[in-house]
Amino acid sequence: MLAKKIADWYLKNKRDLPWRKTKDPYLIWMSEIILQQTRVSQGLPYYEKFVSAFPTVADLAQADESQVLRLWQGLGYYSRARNMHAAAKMVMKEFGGKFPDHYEDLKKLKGVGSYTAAAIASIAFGEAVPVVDGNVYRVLSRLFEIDLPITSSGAYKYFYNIADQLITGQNPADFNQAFMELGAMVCHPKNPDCEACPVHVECGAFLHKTQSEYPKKDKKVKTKERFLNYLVFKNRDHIWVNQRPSKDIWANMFDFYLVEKEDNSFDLEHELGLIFPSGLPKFVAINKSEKFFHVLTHRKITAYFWEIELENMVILDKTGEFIELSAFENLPKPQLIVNYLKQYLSHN
DNA sequence: AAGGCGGGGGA
DNA sequence: TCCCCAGCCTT
Repeated sequence: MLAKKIADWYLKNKRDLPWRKTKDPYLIWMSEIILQQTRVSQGLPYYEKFVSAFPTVADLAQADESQVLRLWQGLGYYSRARNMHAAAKMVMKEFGGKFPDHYEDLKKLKGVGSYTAAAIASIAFGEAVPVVDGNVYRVLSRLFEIDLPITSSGAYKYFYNIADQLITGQNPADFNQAFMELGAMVCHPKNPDCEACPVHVECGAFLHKTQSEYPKKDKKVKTKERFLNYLVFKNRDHIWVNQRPSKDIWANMFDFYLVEKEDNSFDLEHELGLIFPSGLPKFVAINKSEKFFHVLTHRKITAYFWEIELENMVILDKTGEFIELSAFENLPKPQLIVNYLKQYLSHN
């Protein structure tokens, strides 16, 4: 039987991962949030950091959001961190400190959608609800040569129903993790290792050599360009920082005085004239950085940094403030800012 | 239903 | 250069 073959393969070949050594729903939840849209190798060190910093959901609930974001720094999709923090507070207030123990309640938590609720319910509590993630889409679409694009609106329900049939009679925790592990370790997006696959005999795509055609997709991502110009106002060991808005990219994280343009038309003298209409302050030095390219899934960002050393701290007509460099280090920053700091300010 | 949201690694 | 990763939320 298909599902049993995959589950048996899993029990023999599964990776030794820390969240597989616990039944604590809090730790399993944390691992699942960290691993959303993220490879295990990238998420693993963050899991270790978070477990160490916040051993219980109560610890996480009591933290400051900036502290959570700072630990998450570099991992991306920062709404996961903010939602995880909010969900920890929900567990304390709305669930009396006891982690929800079934699919429907789990799904009420911020940042916990269909996939994550199913993962926690099955892995921590043995609930027989199938997970449908990128791995499951890929494995099932190849096994059964499913032409329905996984990007279509009905895809989730369609694949869910197939997985739901297969999970019957299986150990839900092992079944779900087996499909994901198979997708991650064998049934790769490109060049799947079909010889190592326990079910290649039953696989339609293997039989017809159509692996590369699955899963089908019908949407193409369009990339937008953004042009960021940062004025890094400094005064000795103080630096001017700004907390970003809660809606845009890098929500609630910290950066510098930002002037965004529709194109690369930024002119420093012109902007300084706008910022200081009643006369420019005294500059000690102005240093322009190299051009930074920061590529994200849907964005191509071009950025310049002008480090402006001031003779005195000045009042800027914008939210933000001068803080000590040592305090700046502890604030959560976008990777673009981190990259800039590595190359420039750290040498001062 | 579609768009927005990060960053990195592999081919 | 492109793909895509243990997806979710907002509009």
